[in-house]
Amino acid sequence: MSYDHKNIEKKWQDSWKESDLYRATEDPSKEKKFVLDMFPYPSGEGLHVGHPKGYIATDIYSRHMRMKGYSVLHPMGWDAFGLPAENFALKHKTHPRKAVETNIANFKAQLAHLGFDYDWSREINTTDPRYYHWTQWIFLKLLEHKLAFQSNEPINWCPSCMTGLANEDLDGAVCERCGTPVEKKALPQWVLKITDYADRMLNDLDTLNWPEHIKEAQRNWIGRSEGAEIDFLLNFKYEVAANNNRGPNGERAQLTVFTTRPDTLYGATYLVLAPEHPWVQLAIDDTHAVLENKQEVRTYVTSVATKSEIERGAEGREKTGVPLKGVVAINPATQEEIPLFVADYVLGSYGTGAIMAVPAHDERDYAFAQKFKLPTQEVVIPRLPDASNPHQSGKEVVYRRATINVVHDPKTDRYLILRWKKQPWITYVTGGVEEGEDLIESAKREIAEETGYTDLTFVRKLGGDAQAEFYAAHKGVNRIARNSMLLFELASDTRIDVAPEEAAQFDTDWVSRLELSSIPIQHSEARLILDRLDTPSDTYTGTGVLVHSGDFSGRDSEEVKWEIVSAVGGRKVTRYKLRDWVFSRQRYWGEPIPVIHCPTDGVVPVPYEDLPVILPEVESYEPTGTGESPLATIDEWVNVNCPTCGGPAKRETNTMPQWAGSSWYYLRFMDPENTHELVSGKKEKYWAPVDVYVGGDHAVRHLIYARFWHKFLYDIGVVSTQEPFKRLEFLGFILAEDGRKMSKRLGNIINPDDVVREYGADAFRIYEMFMGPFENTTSWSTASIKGTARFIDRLWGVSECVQDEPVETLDVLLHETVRKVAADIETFKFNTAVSQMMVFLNAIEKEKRIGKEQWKSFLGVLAPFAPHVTEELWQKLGEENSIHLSKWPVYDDSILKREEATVVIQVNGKRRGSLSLSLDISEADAVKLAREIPAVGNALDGQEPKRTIFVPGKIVNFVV
RNA sequence: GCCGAGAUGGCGGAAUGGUAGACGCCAGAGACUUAAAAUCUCUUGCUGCGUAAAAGCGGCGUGUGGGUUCGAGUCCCACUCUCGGCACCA
Repeated sequence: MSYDHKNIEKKWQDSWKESDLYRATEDPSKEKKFVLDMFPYPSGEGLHVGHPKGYIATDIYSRHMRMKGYSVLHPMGWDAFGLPAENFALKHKTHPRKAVETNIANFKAQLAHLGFDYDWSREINTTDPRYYHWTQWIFLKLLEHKLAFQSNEPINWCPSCMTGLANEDLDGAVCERCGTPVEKKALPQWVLKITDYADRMLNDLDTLNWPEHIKEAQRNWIGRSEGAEIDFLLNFKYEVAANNNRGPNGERAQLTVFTTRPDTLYGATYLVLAPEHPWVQLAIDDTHAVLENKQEVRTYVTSVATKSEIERGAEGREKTGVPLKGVVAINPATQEEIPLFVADYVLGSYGTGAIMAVPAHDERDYAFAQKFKLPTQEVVIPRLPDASNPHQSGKEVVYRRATINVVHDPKTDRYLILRWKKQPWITYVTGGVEEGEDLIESAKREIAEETGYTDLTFVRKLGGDAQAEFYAAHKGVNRIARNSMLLFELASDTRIDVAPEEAAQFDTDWVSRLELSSIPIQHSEARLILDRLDTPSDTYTGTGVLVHSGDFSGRDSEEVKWEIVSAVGGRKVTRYKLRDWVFSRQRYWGEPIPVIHCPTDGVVPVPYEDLPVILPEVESYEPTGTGESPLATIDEWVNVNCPTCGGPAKRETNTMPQWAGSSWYYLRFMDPENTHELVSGKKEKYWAPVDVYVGGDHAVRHLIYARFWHKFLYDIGVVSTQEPFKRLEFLGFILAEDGRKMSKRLGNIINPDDVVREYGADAFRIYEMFMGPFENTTSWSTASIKGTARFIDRLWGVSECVQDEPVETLDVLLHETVRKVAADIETFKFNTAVSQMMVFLNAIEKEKRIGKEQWKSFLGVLAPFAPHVTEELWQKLGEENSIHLSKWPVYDDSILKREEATVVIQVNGKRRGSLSLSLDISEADAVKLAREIPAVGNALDGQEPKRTIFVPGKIVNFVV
C-alpha cells in the first residue's frame, strides 16, 4: 500500500497540537537551546515556497536538539506594524488591524500544513498593546538615559509614503519601499543616539559566530575611520571682515578639516566646504562684506539645497562648486596660501563638513582640480621593494634618478621593449637623469642611443614617480631608484645607427598591449605602468614614501602620519558613517511615541504606570502629507493633562518606525505573558542568548537596530548578555523556476499549499533542504521534488522488510549515517545529510531487509526532516510515545573504525589501480602488493621507482 | 570604484591535499501494462582504440594563465566573469 500523505500528515499535526508536544519549559535540569526564525511580516500575499526554507531548517535543528536532550525554545510571532500593512489596508479599504488579523490567520494556516514544532502558546504580535507596552517602555528608558532626543534637522522625506525615513530605509537616494527619490525636509523628529554604541557594535562583531559577509556589511555601515582634525588659519582680504571673524579672545579665524590622510598635508592645495557648513551659512547671511562673491555663493548653496539627492547623483559625479573669494587659508605645513571652495561633493554631515583637498592623491579632489584648473602637488610615491632581490644589510645605499620610457607606435599599436642578451630580462628603455637635467630631453636622448628611434612625441607622464628598492649585485650596493614613467609616441620610423656596444646588449622588439601584460617585465613598476596606461587619472591613492614634504620627505607615509598631525597642532579623532536613528514616522500604523508636550514643562514622558499608550481607533488613518501624523487630528486623544503640572498638554502624535517592535521581540518569547516586566530576569537568564538565529535579508538594518537596543538593555540591567544572537545562519533565497524572483507581477509564484497537497509536507521539507547548500540561492524545480517524494514512498515501501535480527552488513553505514546526519544538522549542511540518508535507504533496498533496532535508529535520524512519515512508521512498530520525544540514536565509534581500506595505487600521480589493504599493513608489504598489479607493472615499464610515497589507508605512489 | 562570496557534467550539487562528479533531477534502453501514468532494472563527464555486441586498454577534464607538491577542484600569485553589500564618508 502506498503512502497516503494527505491523511497521515493531517492526523499527526492534529495529534501533536492536542498533546502539546512542543511546549517549551524552563527545565533547570536541562541545557537549553533557543532557536529563532526572523519572524515574518504577514503580508497580504501569503507565503510562497521561499518563505518556509528557513523555518524548515530551524524546525529540523530544534527537533534534533530536543532529541539530544535539550530544553528547546522554538517560537513564532508576527511583525505587523508599519507601512506595508497600512498601505495594504488603504488599498483594500479596510482597517490595518483587520488586515493584519486576516493575514496572520492566513499565514498561520499555511504554516500549519508544514508540521512545524513551534510552541504556539508563546505567539506574539507586535501590534498587540500587551506587546507594544514594552516597546514603549524601552523608548521611555532610552529617553531617561538621554539616548532619545528631539531634533529639527532636515531628514529624508519620502513624498510617496509621506513620512520621514532613517538612513537605513534608503536604497541609495530613493525610498527602499517604493523607489521614490527622497527629499530633505526639516521636521521635529525623535532621534535615537545609536552612534553612542557604534564602537561597541563594531568591536563585538568579532565575538559573533555570524557569516563573514554580514559582519563585513555591518562594519561598512558603521564605517569607523581613524583620522585627524587639522586647523587651517584664514586670511581675509578685508580687515573689517577679518576682525569680524575673530573669536572672543581675538584669536584668528580658522577652519577645521577632517582627514584620514594627514600624511598628504603637504599636498593640500585648496580647501572645500560643504554647502551646509555653518561657516558658509554665516558668510552668506552675514550683513558684513566677508566675501567678494557672496551672491554667487548664495546662488550655489540655494541650488544645491533644492536639488534632491538623486539629482546630485544623476549628474554623473560631475563636480560642481564655487570659489570663496576674498579669503584664503594657510596650509599649516607649507605656510602657503591656498584658496577655498564650496562644493557639494563634500558632505555636511560627515567629519567637520570641510576637507583639505589633495588632488594628487584623491580621485574626487583630482576631478575637481581638473575642472577648476587648480594646482596639484605630489607628496606620496609608491615604494616598490623588489622581493626577489631585497636590500642587504650593511651595504651602502645609493640613490638614483631615472626614467622608464614607454614608447608606443600608434600605426601598429605596439610597444617598444628590450630583450637583453646576457641577462634573462625584458625591460622598457630606461635611463639615468642627472641633477638639473630635463626629464623628457634625457629620455629622448636615451631612446635614441639605445634603439635608434629619434622621432618621438612626448604624450604624458604615467602618473607620479615611484621608488624602486633593490640590491644591485653587480655594484654591491643597495639602490633606491626614483623613477618617472614617461609615455612617448613614435611620430615616424626615422632611425639612426645604434652604437655597437649598445646593440650587443639587447635586441629591440615591438609587442602588443596584450603581450605586454603577459610577458615578465623586469621593472618593479611593470604592474603600475600597465594600470596607468589604461587610466587617464594620475592620482595615486596608496601609501608610500613622502616627497616634497619638508623634513618628512623620504619617510614612510604611514609611519609619519601622526607626527605630521602633532607638528601642525592637529588632533587624532574617530569618525563614523553611521548616523543617529531617525525614529519618528508621520503615519498611523505604529506604536505611539509615549511622550506629552506641555507648554510649561516641555517634553514630559508618559508615566510608566500609564503604559501602554494605546493607538486610538480612527475613521480615517490616511497620511496627511503635511509632516503631521494622522493622530494629530484626533482631538480627544491628543489633548491630555500634563502628568507633571496637570495643565492642558498634547500627546506626541508621531509613531515609531516598523523596526521598533522587531528590535527586541526575541526577548518577549522568553516570557510572553509577563504583565509587569518586559521579561523576568530568571527566564532571561535561562534562555538568553538566542543560540541560532536564521533568516535572510536584513543584513544591516534589523540586525543593527536589535544589537543597539540589546546593548542598551544590557546597560540598564534588563538582559544578561552583550549580544542578542550568538550564531546567525543566513539563508539563500529560492527563485522561481525561470530563475527570476518570485513575484505576483511575473505570475511565477509557487504556493507551498499546492506543493504539499501534491507531494506531502515531508517531501516538501526534504526537497527544500536537499536543493543545495543552505546559504545558496537556487531556483525551484518541480521536477526535482519528485525525487524526494519518491524517497518517502520508497521509505514507506521498505518498512515491509523490517525483521527482528539485525542485518550486520548495514551496521557500518548506519552508524556512519547517524554520525554524519547529526554533524550536518549542527553545521546547517542539510543537503548532505539528506544525501546520506538516501544512500542508506538505497542500501536497505539492496539488502531487502533491516533489523528492527537498526530501522528505529534510521527513523530517528530522519524524524527531524520528515516528522510525519517517521511518526507513523514509529507507531507501526508498536511504540507508544512520539518519535519526537525519543532519544537521538547513538552511534558506536568502534564500528566505524574500519580494519581495511581501499588504497589507491598511483604511478607518477596517475591512478593505476587500487587494493583493499589492512590499515596496519607495513609499507614494504603494501608496496610489494602494489607492484604485483599488472597495470602498475606496465606503467613502471621496467623502471625502478626513484621514490615511493605510502600513506596508510590512502595511497601508494611510485615516482619514476 | 571599494568590500564580501562564488565559478565542478544537460541541471541542482558532492568531495579532511590522496579513486573528481556522491546523492538527486533530466535523458536513453529494457521490464510490467491492451495502452498510458506510476513503479522496477540497467546506462549516462568528454573522447580515442577495441568489439558483432560486450569485456578490455588509453587520453582529456573542476572559469583562464602561472606556481608549490610525489600528488591540486582543494594551497599560493595574477586575471576573467557572476552574485551580494556599500558607494562623493575625504
